[in-house]
Amino acid sequence: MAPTADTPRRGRPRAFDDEQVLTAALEVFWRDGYRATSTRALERELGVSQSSLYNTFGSKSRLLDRAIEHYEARLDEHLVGPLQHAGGGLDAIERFFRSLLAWITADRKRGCLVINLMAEDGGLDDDITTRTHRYRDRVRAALRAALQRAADHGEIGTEAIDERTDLLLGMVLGLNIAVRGGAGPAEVEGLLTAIVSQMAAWRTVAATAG
Amino acid sequence: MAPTADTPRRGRPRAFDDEQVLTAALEVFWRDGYRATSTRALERELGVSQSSLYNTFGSKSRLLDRAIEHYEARLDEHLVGPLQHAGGGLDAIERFFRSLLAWITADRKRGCLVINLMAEDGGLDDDITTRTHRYRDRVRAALRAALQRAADHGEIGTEAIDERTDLLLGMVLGLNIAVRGGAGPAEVEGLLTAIVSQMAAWRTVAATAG
DNA sequence: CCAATTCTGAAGCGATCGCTCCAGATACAT
DNA sequence: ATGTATCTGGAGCGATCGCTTCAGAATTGG
Repeated sequence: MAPTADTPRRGRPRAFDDEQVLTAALEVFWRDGYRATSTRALERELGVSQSSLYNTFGSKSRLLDRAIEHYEARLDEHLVGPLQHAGGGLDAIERFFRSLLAWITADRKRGCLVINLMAEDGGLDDDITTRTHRYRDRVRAALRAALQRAADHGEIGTEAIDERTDLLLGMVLGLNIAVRGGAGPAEVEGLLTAIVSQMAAWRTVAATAG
Repeated sequence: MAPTADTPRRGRPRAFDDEQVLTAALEVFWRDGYRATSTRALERELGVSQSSLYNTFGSKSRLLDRAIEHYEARLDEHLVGPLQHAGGGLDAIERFFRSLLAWITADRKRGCLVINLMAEDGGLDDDITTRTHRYRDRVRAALRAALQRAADHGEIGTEAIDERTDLLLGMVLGLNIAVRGGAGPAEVEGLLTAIVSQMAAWRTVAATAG
């Protein structure tokens, strides 16, 4: 928990904070992509020499792996967590998609780091691939839970929850690639509207008010 | 039209057929990705030396640009063309998605070349980006036309065609990234089912039989 | 035959890649 | 202080990148 003074180590101490460097690294990987980010660019942007990076993290791909942990934590806090645990049915899903849109367009075309990694061609470590799969499953589970709550509250019928979950998941991926592919704000808004109005059509006629 | 003997040129003739090489190049770009394909790999796989490639096509990115022409032609023939011009409403869209799925999974995880390019990080020529945008618009137009036909035939209502178009377009992109991201057959099937069953829900109660 | 023209293979350009090596700097334990 | 352990900056490793250069091969026109 305490950031320093775990067990006093011998030898020269590190001149940087590991976690801080990981956060900075994730920003670079996120903005520029994993393969397109060189270890020299990391050295420059993190202010940590390559030898220190390799001494600390071992390899570029292990650095990414550690950085993703931080990314997932932030994602859980801002997007997936609220969808999963904060209650709400269709409204929670709509809020999720609006937050997602803001998330992936905050820096121009940055998208979602994990989904971007899914799209990167081969050459990714198995550990990374495992991570991307796990994350996709976590989003799916959160979407499904929200749909289930919506059904429990009578907002929607109970008959097609799995199909609708997959539809929403597909749109999460589609939104990301649209943004990465350089779609303009109008086009991205169109995709969001498509999701929202489709969800509205899912509502049962006699929805409970409370 | 005739492959040879257009205007008799002076000097040593080319030892390969341009169009044939472009077709082979597109396969490599498609399978391995644009950035991950080196000019030496092209030399090896196409059986044409780098100097000849550069003498003929100018640069790696112009080679890609020419290769995409061939790709789009095949795409139009097998996927977009039928959707756009062959008639049919929801059934045509469903056929389109099933063909798309076969298309992007025929070679493991290959996806769609154009959508893959959308997902590749920066460094793409403006010409290429323009192409990917044009293609996305063409798919959208074809999807919209099919939905319009479905509405004309009374299959679906006329009220939400644009939103539904965007929903389908988003799922085209989502399907692609799911496949590229290493989704298994079951997961990909799930996405397809999600689309098909959602389209079924669009049908008006009193759909005309013919 | 002899220019003139075009294409090809191989070698090589400078730049960059992920990563390593190592001497010097800096800490702790004794 | 001394020894031991760790970290740091810089130089450098071999490999690869997109692309160019160039001498010879292959063709046509005269």
